[in-house]
Amino acid sequence: MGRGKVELKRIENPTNRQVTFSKRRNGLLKKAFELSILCDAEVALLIFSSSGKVYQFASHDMDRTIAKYRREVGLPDSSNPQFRTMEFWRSEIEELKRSINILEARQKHLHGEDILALGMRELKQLERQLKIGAERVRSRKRRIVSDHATLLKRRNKQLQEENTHFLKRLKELDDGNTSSRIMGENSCSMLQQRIVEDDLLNETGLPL
Amino acid sequence: MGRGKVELKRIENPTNRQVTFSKRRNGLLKKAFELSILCDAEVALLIFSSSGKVYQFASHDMDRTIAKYRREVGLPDSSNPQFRTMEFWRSEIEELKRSINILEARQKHLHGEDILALGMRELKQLERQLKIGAERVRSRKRRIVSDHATLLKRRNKQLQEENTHFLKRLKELDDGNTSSRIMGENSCSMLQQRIVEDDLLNETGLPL
DNA sequence: AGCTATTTATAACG
DNA sequence: TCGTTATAAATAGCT
Repeated sequence: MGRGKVELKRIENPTNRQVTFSKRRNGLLKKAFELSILCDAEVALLIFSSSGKVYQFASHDMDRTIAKYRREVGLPDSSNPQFRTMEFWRSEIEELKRSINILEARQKHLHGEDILALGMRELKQLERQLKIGAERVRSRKRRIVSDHATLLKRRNKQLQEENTHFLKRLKELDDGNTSSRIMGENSCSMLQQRIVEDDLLNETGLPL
Repeated sequence: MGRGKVELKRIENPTNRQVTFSKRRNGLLKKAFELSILCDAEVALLIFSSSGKVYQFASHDMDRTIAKYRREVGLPDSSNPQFRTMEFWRSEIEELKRSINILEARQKHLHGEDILALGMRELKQLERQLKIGAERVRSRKRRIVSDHATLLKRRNKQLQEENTHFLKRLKELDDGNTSSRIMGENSCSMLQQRIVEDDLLNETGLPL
C-alpha cells in the first residue's frame, strides 16, 4: 500500500527505514489496539527499534499477559531460560547448604562435640589435627611475645643511649653555663622515633 | 476498510466477532512480521482470544524479547513475582556464601593456619578452644579404651567360668566313664554368647 | 472459506 | 518530523 510495492526485505536506506519504522510501528500498535477492542482479545505487543528503544502495547497488563503466556506455553518448556535459571539456582543452593553442613560437622568435631559416632582411627586423626593447630597457635604466640621482647629491648637500649646523651649534654651545659639551645636536631628525631615505637607496642596487644 | 466503516467497540455478534478476530489477528501477525523484517526491529506479539487460545509472533525469541523488556522497563517494578524470587535467591546465595567463608576461616584458624592477623587475645581464645577440643577427644578415646577393657575383663571372667565349668564336666566324665552327651544345653548357650561378644569387640575398633 | 466494494495504511515525495 | 497523494493492502459484509 503506497505508491509502489515493497519487497519483503530489510530497507537498506537508513532514513527510509527509520521513517517506515515510525509509520508501520504506529499502524501496528493501532491495529493491536483495535483487535483487542473489537474482538475482546488480550493483546500484548513489544517492539524494539534497532537502536534499542522500546515501544509497547498491552490491552490488559503487560506482566499479566506475559505471565499468562508462561502458564500457557512457557511452563512445559523446560528449556526456557527462566526455568533453567531456577533449576540452576536450586542446585547451587543445595550444594552450598551441603558444604555448610560438612563444615559445621567438622567444626563441631574440632570443638570435641558430636564425636560419639567417630571410630578410634578418626579420633586419633582428630587429636593429631588439634595438636598441630594448638602447636601452631602456641608458636605464633611465642613469636609475638619474642618480637615484643625484642622491641622492648631495643627501646631500652635506645632509652639508655638517650640517657647517656642527655647526661653528656647536661654535663656540657653545666660546664659551659650556656642557657639556650638545650636540644639539637639529633635528639629531636630520637624523640619522634620513640613515639612511633610506642604505638607499635600498643598495636601488638598487651594481654600476654 | 471494507464495505462499511466499523465503530471502535466490541462486536456483539459472536459469529461476526470470531470471523473478524480471525481475519484481523492474521493481519496483525503479518504486519508484525513485516515490521521486523523491513525495519530490522525486534518484535514480540501475544494474542489471547476471548476463549483463551493463544497466538504469538516473535521475530527473535519470545523469552529473549520478554527478558529484554524486563531489563528495560520491568526492573523498576520490584513487585513482580519473578523479580522478587530472583532477588530472594540472590540474597540467599550471598548469605550462604558468607556463612561458608566464615566457617572456612574459622576452620583454618583451628588448624593453626592464617593466624598471622590474629591478636594475642584471639590466639589465647583459640588455643583454649583447641585444648578443650583435644581434651574431649582424649576423654572419648579413654572412654572407648576403658569400655573395651571392661568388655575384655568380662569376657575373661566368663572364659574363666567356662573353664571351671568344663573342668568340672571333664572330671565328672572321667569319673562316670560316660561317652555320649558330652555337652549340655547350658554350655551350648555359653558358646553362643561368647561369639556375640567377639563381634562386639571387633566393632569397637582395634587400633588403640 | 472466497469474493469484492470499500476503507485504511503507507511509500514516495515535498 | 509532518502533510499530501497515489496506490497497495486489509478487511466488512456477503455468499
